[in-house]
Amino acid sequence: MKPKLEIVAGANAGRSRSHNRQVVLDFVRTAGQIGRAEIAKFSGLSTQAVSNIIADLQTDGLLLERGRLSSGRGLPAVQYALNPKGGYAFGFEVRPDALFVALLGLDGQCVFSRRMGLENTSPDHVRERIRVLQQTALDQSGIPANRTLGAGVVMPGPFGATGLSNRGSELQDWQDIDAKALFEDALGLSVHLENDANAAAMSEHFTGVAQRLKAYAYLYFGTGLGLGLVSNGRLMRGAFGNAGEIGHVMVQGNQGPIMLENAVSRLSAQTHLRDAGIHAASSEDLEALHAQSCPQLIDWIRATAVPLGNAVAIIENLFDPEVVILGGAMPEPILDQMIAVAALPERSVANRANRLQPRLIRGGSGRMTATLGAATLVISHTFTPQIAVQS
Amino acid sequence: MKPKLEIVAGANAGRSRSHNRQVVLDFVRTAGQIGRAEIAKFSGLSTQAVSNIIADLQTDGLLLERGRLSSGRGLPAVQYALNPKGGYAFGFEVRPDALFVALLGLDGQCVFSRRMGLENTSPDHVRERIRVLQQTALDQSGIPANRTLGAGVVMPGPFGATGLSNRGSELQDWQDIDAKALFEDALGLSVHLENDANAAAMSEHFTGVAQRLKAYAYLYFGTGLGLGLVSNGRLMRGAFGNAGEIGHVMVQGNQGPIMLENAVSRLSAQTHLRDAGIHAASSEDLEALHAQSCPQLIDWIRATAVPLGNAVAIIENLFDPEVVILGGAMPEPILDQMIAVAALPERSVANRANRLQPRLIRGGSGRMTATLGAATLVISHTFTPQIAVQS
DNA sequence: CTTGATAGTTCAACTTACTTGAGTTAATGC
DNA sequence: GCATTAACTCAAGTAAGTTGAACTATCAAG
Repeated sequence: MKPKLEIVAGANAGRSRSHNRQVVLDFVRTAGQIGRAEIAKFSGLSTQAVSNIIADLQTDGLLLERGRLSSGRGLPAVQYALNPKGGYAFGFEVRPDALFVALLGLDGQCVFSRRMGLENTSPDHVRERIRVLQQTALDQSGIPANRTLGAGVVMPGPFGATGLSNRGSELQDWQDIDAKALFEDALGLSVHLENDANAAAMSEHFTGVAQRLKAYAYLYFGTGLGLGLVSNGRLMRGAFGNAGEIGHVMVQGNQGPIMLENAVSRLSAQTHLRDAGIHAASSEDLEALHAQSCPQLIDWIRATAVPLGNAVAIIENLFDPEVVILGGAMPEPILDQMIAVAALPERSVANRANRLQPRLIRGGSGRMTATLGAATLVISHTFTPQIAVQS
Repeated sequence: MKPKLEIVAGANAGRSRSHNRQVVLDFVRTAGQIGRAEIAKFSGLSTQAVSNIIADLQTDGLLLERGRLSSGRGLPAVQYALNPKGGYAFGFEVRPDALFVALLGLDGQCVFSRRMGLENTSPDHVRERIRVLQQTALDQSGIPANRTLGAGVVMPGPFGATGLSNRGSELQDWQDIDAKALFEDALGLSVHLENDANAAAMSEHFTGVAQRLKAYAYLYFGTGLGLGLVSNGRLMRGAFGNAGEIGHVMVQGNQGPIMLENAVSRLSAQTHLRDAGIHAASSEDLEALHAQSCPQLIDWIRATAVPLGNAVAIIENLFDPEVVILGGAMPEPILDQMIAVAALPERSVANRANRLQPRLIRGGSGRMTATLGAATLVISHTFTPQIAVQS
């Protein structure tokens, strides 16, 4: 199997315009509110060009005028902001037992979300349920279908044939299926397929703690433990889309080497508790146990300190991120305590004196991270300027 | 310290043209020889546009006509190829004891190279010697200065303040210096500054074993052990340009955890040999020892099998490269044997059944890899299409 | 309270570089 | 041979950017 190489297309008037629209949108998004002259200055376009593009975007309903902002001398600049209702992005997450949906406005705010149980994860069943869920979301939110920009779909990786296929965590029956095509057909939208960790990582880039970061890593608690790597606003997927399989990396644990996932993951916590006779099937169970300071849970958290710290050091030395973010399907108080006790090795490129923030922080998107992240992929796509890159 | 974010500029006529020139050049480079219609088809430009651009590139001396190639019916397409003499790229490598230069044609072929001893690594001395070396290269090769496109300069990282600063391997007196500006001033050329591993990685992308790879990793034997990560033809530098500090990662060795650099690096080999009373200061020494099957050297190579294999697995699981390349300042027979004995763990995303090539291979650029790679950075820059990305 | 400086915005003319479509050239194959 | 095919060129057309002058609204100095 050969990975498809990215091909960069040539620029012509139409593609330039589309690129410039995205450039402008991206400036508005990052600034929150901004005037035309400022966009022109930063983008290297003339004010006239920016004016024309903004007029376009306004008639398309993507931008809103926000009055003039006076700052010193001169004509106060008319401010523009994203119209949250200018477009909506669907996010779907397929888990072994359930399907999740989130509908996000252009500003990244969630306007609708829901869970729907799955009887099985066969492609046919998932396909049928996802259509129902899409229709429900549109009906309940009252958003017209033609305002949806696309859909992101999150499924547990790794995709394709890998040396990890015997892990049993990925979905069955999907090995030989073109999932992207299936979902595009079912939803009638362009689809971005991604694994949970990557989606979660992008979610932090647009609405979370990673908004102005150049490069960061996201450690995601899902079925196992995943890693999303973002550099310059782009996901690092690797050659076959399976980058970030950190759960299977061997790290130094408390008693010798251990597979990271066996020390730091929800399953490892649940196994540890079960060995002590404590049942904790759901996140709610775990959160409750933590709230009552369950000693076995505290033990487990303490036991993650060394392997987690070593994993973070590996990530830091290999990718030099500004920060490593912890998040996913693990209650926030537990994540916070893991961060507090993590034994971060001193020997790391990240252990610099002039740091502006901690090396390890918690993500801000909560429990729906991956679903929200799926939708964020769509938003990212509409905001990321690029002269058409085909693959 | 905050990393500078990439800012994507808007497209206008001029920038579109320059982008398209690079698109065309890149197609010619990857194809070796190609006709206009084919470029048009792949780039999404009209044949007319491609024709105009090619005419431009030809008058600029970057392209050469190569006659018509008949393939089936129709007018045989005029073929174009890069003009190796169309432009030259300087590559410099600053090592603690010496300075290296390489001058590469557009096709990546080396037309001149030389070593020059350094008395010390003070910025003033390096600055003076690099000018001398530049002039020597121009004089001896007979290439006019105005045909040089730029210079790549390789220095041992990591750059800036990191948690690794006590390693002692980086150059002294350079901590507070804007090396890029210094070299640009000294050479009168635009300069790309990079660490050795990254430069070596790019070298394989243009002239070596990684020419059509989407993502790969390069394990570089230099002062220590470095890692260059390339994805879609772009280097992953991390937030502060220090990605790839794999030498300091703890891996499982033969007797418990060990810092990778202490098991797999030239220094570790030399230390191992010295403990046995064998002196091996240079690569030539090592190569000679290997040629005579020195048992202690063989021992050392065998001892790298486990830690190297584990390091490769970490890279594979985190980055999902098509292949991991081994190269740098280590004799090729030794690299080959290390590859042969490496204990690659089965548990890796890279251990897929349908692999087209081994997981671990040797780089093809030989001993000057980093210097050649430095020059390659310039070539990469002239071939990589991008609507101006400022930072 | 006027007036000059400053900065954002618009208008209209201009420019660049790509596209389009008709026409030309040089192969193949029946 | 002659129709077919494909690459290529020419000339006209078009989209989208730039440029520079004019206009507007605010601040600050006198």
